[in-house]
Amino acid sequence: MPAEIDAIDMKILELMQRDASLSTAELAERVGLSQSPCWRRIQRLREEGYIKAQVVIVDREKLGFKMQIFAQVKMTTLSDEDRAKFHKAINDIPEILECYTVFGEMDAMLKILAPDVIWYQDFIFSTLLKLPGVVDVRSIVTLTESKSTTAIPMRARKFR
Amino acid sequence: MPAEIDAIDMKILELMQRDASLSTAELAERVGLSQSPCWRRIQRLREEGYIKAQVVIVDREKLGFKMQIFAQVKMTTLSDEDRAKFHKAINDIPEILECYTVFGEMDAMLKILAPDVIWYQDFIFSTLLKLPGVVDVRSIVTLTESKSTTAIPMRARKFR
DNA sequence: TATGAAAAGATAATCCC
DNA sequence: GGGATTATCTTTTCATA
Repeated sequence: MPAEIDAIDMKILELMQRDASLSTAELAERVGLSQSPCWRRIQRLREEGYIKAQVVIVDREKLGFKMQIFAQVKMTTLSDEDRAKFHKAINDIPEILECYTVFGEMDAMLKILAPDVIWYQDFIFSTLLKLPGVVDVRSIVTLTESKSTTAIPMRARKFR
Repeated sequence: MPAEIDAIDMKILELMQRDASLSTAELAERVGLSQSPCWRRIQRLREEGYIKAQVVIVDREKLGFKMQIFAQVKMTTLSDEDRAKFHKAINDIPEILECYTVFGEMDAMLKILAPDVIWYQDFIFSTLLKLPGVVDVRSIVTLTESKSTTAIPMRARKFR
């Protein structure tokens, strides 16, 4: 049973969500602790799953993915087996970064990377529409990305 | 003028996108280099902007954000000044993780975190709809998250 | 120009209080 | 939680190809 986290843990998470290359000593100083307790807190945050991973964020455009698309997918009702097949397929396609089931008119929402429009059009017909249960795809193509972060707020704000 | 990256660089990025806590020595071994050249490659990848950041991924649900929403926003035509205001506002709201301008019926797409439905409803009326130019918000609430990665594929796949 | 071995410096991890 | 120690890793240097 993971204990609750306190204000110092939150500060640590806040800092590490922005720069995980900070040393324990530097983090410690910024949150007002000395090295060892700060290090122990970080370990605990990892063990208890508050920190899920430490990764590097790569420039997608520099790597040739000029397009980012949100694809809304309409699906037929699926057997458990087909549902598993669908998610397995999604998982094996690296250009699909995110997959959610959603409320509303459509049934799933995907975030997809593509090098260009030609590739994406082919992808829809030769891959997406052939996944189990998929009957329709509606694509929302992003033009400019004005904000993009993985940093979660450390508490939901009140509004004015 | 940043040089192109080669197959070894790609392998390094692939590994670091999944686990950035690997030591240089371990990375070096896995890509078939010794420490120093591997280390220099990582430096270069940072300097040239292929690696944009090193961060920790935090469990949003454990931190109380039970809801994730894609909000499609319809906007009036904006002056440059109002557009700047809009983006400034977006940037200052930590619950908005991503913001894109998009093609189609709506004009912007936001990824938003919320602790619960009540909070989100208030957020729409007291914050979103008061941003400069916003005239309509259509929300797509996610139910389950079956895939979520920040790892970009190292080359677009061909399809079968 | 790029590599690898090895030294120097910094940081992470452990121990004891 | 803090201080000090040890183990490990990062970063620089330098010789080599």
